[in-house]
Formats: sequence, structure tokens, C-alpha cells
Amino acid sequence: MSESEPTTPPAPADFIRDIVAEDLQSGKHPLSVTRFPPEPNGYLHIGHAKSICLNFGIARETHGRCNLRMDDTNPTKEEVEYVESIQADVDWLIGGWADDRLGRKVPGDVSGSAVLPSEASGRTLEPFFASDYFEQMLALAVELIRRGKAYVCDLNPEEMSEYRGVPERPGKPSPWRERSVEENLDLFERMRKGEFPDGTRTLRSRIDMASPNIHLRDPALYRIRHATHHRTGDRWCLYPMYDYAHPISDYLEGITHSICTLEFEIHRPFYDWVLQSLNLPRTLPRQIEFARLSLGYTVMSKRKLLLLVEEGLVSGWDDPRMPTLSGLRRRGVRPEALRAFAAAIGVTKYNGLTEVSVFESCIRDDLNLVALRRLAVLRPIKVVLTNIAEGETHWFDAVNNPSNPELGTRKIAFTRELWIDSDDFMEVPPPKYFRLRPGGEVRLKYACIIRCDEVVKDAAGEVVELRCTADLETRSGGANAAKKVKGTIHWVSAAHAIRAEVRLYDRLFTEEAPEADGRDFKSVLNPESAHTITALLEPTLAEARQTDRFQFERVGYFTLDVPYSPTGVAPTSVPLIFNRTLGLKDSWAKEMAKK
RNA sequence: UGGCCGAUGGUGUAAUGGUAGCACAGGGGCCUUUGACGCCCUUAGUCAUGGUUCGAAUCCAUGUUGGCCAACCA
Repeated sequence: MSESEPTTPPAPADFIRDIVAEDLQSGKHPLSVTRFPPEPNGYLHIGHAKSICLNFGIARETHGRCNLRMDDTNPTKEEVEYVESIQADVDWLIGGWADDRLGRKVPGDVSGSAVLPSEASGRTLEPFFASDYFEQMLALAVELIRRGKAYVCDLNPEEMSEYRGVPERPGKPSPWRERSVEENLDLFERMRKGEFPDGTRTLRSRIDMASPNIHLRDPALYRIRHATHHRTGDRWCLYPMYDYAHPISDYLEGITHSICTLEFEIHRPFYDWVLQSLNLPRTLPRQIEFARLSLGYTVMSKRKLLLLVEEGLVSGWDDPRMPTLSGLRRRGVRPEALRAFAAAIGVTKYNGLTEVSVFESCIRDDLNLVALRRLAVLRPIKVVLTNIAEGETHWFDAVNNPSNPELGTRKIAFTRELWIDSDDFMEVPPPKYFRLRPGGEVRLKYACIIRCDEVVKDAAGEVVELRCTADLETRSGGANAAKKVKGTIHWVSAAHAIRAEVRLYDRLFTEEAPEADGRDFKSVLNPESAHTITALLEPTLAEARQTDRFQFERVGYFTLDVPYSPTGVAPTSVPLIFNRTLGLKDSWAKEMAKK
């Protein structure tokens, strides 16, 4: 028997997964059905990734289903651009992991029936839309009116707010609260037909104007909005509120566990009220709340991200500095890293601040295993090897990934003139500096040891060239290959190097909590968050593919820049621009910073 | 003179009345043709006070403290 099974990470455990497991075990539900219900009013971000990993993770672990649903009940805020980007981002995040548990539907079907990919049999599927249920929601609202649980209210928004009262004082009943069922039915029908202008009437639940929970003081069910909806066009002028639409949508889709963030905790009694008031035949879904993610050195609210985009503070939703999924993808973060991060931070009801270092550690762990090692010089200084003849070329083998030999090797050219990084030479170095110095020796990675004989400066005193000698006997397989020097640096052959634009990204904000104590988050934008340089790269990088991940040795992780494409079709060729995903850990720089 | 929900090392979490553990971060070391990776060691915690119990991070009470709630947003 084999003791060394491939290690699969243990399934995460948390209070929500416990509830689901219990409900499955008790037989309350034969199958778990969760859902991810974003409003299509912006791009998905890493906070959504936490929710996606939770909901699809549960579906995956319990062999259940997770529906993707656009929560599109407010026509004034929603756009198809967002619908499309959301689908693309979800596909990207769960692809190869939980995509077999993705519940979608046949276009045109408004029943709420889900189809898994394995059941599609050639049909194209689309996500669910809350707007598909408008007809059923309306019928149920009529039922609520018939039961005396809803009424048409003529109060305007200001009056309604006044009647609602404040948390510490009860509200007072609307003067329209006691209308007859017949009158309510008539008025509601006329609201639907468009007889009244926006803001003149609402359909309200009839619960308790004195409830200590303000969300139970007859909250609105429907409002009049003469607006064009991205999906239903001008068919409706009456739109359901989230609090009403959500429980119904969940019920129609057979959702068993409706997982949302903490701020909806106080809405839960109303969620239950809607469903219980309707005497529905099937087992009702249960709403469970967890703490949303807040991550250091970034902002998470769609409103703020939208502001950054609109004011041109970033290049777009997919700017590699953005915490959006499209931004992270363009930055070079892989879905694997996002999923590992979600597992690492867990799920609780505690509102904390997660340090970015946790996320960065997940990104590095993931990339370290897959990234192809390459040599790249970001800020070049010329090195001339005086004992190598012009035109003389040596080819050395370089491994693509030391932790995964299957990724093979490549040849790199070694010639008289090379580039090294300016960080790797100091004329007057501090103690413990292991790199090149006048008269000093250093190993060139994959090649041999060189000694710096002479420093050539220009008129301004800037170092322009290092004249060195190479000791070819110290190359791999050479007579003196075992010779040790303290430092090993990266380099490229000047005759072979290619030039490319390299974009160095850093955190978007200078403060860990940009929105702390009411300050304007835009005032703490990091002016150093993006730098563009021209780097000299080993020529194999010319063939970089979009899916490749690279580690420029001793520098960091990089990937080809591929902007988000609204068509969903990846461009076949992209210009040679590399984005820095993340730098390597640098304990030398840290040591220097301490001083 | 409101309601709801929280509180475990610096941070995020685990322990479901029975040894306070893990990860990240920090510190020290080993290894190294990446000052990376890896490996070893290490610092550091149950909000407070009472109570129940043989035994409490866990149950109860009180207090402290933080978050959320007064859109015809989601």
C-alpha cells in the first residue's frame, strides 16, 4: 500500500460549512445549493473572490450546485458590460476547480431550473437573472396584498423616512396602511401599467412600524422607475427591491443556503418574513452571513473602485494595481493563488483587516512552482570581459524551474559584452555586500565567475562600464567549477538581449487602511505605484505566451501584459510588455532598510 | 432611551466543556550557482470581573469595546 498519496489540501472547515454539513446530514436538504449573486454594476474584486470560493467551494465539497445569478433589480445602475465581465471573471476563477458545479440555465427559461455543464447536452447556457423572475415576483406580491400583508403607500420618500422613525424611537403607521385589498390590488395594477410617475407610490409590506429593527417597519417591496433595464428594456416601470427579490429568487432556484455578508444580518428577519408569508410548499432557504474581506493597502467598495476608474486615477477596471479580478489577472495572479488565499483567511463573523502579506505569500507560493526562470536586467550596466574575444560565444544550459525538472532547460549565450543590473555593482559597498565591487569576484548565474578589474566612468563620474575577466574554468563542468564565491548575479549577453517594456507595479495606497478615520482615500494614493522601464531580456522571452508565468531571477515574478478584452476573445498576439506581479522576497534590501 | 452581531499572539484563524494549535508577519540559524525556494529553532494570545463545573477560550451574568442598521440602493 502506498503511504505517499498526492497530498490534496484538506477541505476548509468553518461555521457555514458546518451548517451545510448538518443540514445535509439531517436530511433537511438532499443537495446543497448555494448561489453567487452579484449586482452587475461593477467589476468583481478580490472580496467577491472570497464569496465565490466559499459558495462554489461548498458546492464542490458536497457535490452540490452553485448558481451564478445577476441580481439586476435596479435598472439605473446595471449594464451588460458588467454582466459580461462578471461571467468571464467567475469562469476564470473556478475553471478546472468547481466549474462542473456551476448552475446556469437555458436561455428563455424563467422557471429557476438549473442546468449543470454535464447536463447541457450541447445547449448554450447563461447565468440566472433576478429580472427573469419579475413576472413571478409580481404574482407573489399580489398574493401578499390579498393576504393583507402588503399595501400601496402614497407617501413620498421624505414622508416615508419621517414616518419610519429612528432606531431608538418607533415609527408611525402610514395613513395608507389600512387601504382595502381591492383598492390595493387596483392601485398596484395601475402602478404596473405606468399610470403614476416615479416616486409617487410604493408597494409596502405590512409588518410593524414599531419594530426595533428598522428593516421591519413596513419596508418597500416595489418602487416605480420609468427606466430602461439592460435586459427587460422598457417592459417594466415597476421594479422589486432587493429585500423582496432576493428571497424569492433564492426560493425559485431551490437555493438551500443563501450566504451573504454581515451587513445583511439585520435584513434576515425580513428575508424570512417574505418566504413565510407566502406559505410556499418547498423547504425554505436559510440566509447565513459572514464577514466580508478587507485587505491592507487597497479599497474594496465598488463605489470607490468606480471612482478610481472614472477619474482616471487608474487605467481602467483591469489596471494591474486594482484589486479587481480582471486587474489581478492582468497583473499575473493565478486563480490558484486566489483560491489558496480564500482558504487561508477562513470564514468568520469577525470584521478584521487581513494583511497583504498573506495574499502575497499565496501568490509567491503558487508562482514559485510554475514560473519559468529567466534572466532579465532591469537597470543595465555594461560589463566587458576583456579575455573573451569579440564574436566568441559560449552556450550554457539554464534550468527553467529548479523545483520542477520536467520544465526542462534552455541555452543562454555568453559573450564578451554583457549587461548586469546596476544593483549588483557598488564602488564602495557596505559590509556583507556579496555582489560585484572593484577588484571583487562574483558568479554569473549559469555561467562562470568574473573579476572586476577596472571601473570606467564618464565625464560626470557615472559608472558606464566595468572591465572584467572571466574565469571559464569555473563554469559548470569546468576544472574549477566547485569554486565558491559569496554572490551570484543575473546577466544577459549584450549581443543577444532583446528590449521590452517592463511595468513595475506596487501597492496602490501608502496606508494600510486607506479609508480609515474618514479620510479621503484618494489622498493616500501611492504616487510610486507604477513605473515603466525598458529592460534587457534573454531572447527566449520573445516567445512568451499569455499563459506563461516567469520569474526574472533574483528580481520577481512577471507575466505578459494582456488587457481585459470585452469580447471575451483573447487577442492572438500582444506587444511584448511584461507586468511585474510581485517582487521576490529580498532579505538584503530589508537588512539595508533597517539601517 | 433602540436593535442585531462580534471580541483568541502583530495579523488572519483552529480548538464545538478536557494538552490553546496552524498560517502570515517578526527574530535567529542552516542550505544555496536566485540574499529566492527549502529546512530548523524562536518571540508572542483566550477583552475584564464574577458565577456554574472535577475541569471554561467554549456555558451564564455584568461590564468594556468594535462593527452594522434610519435608500423608493444592493
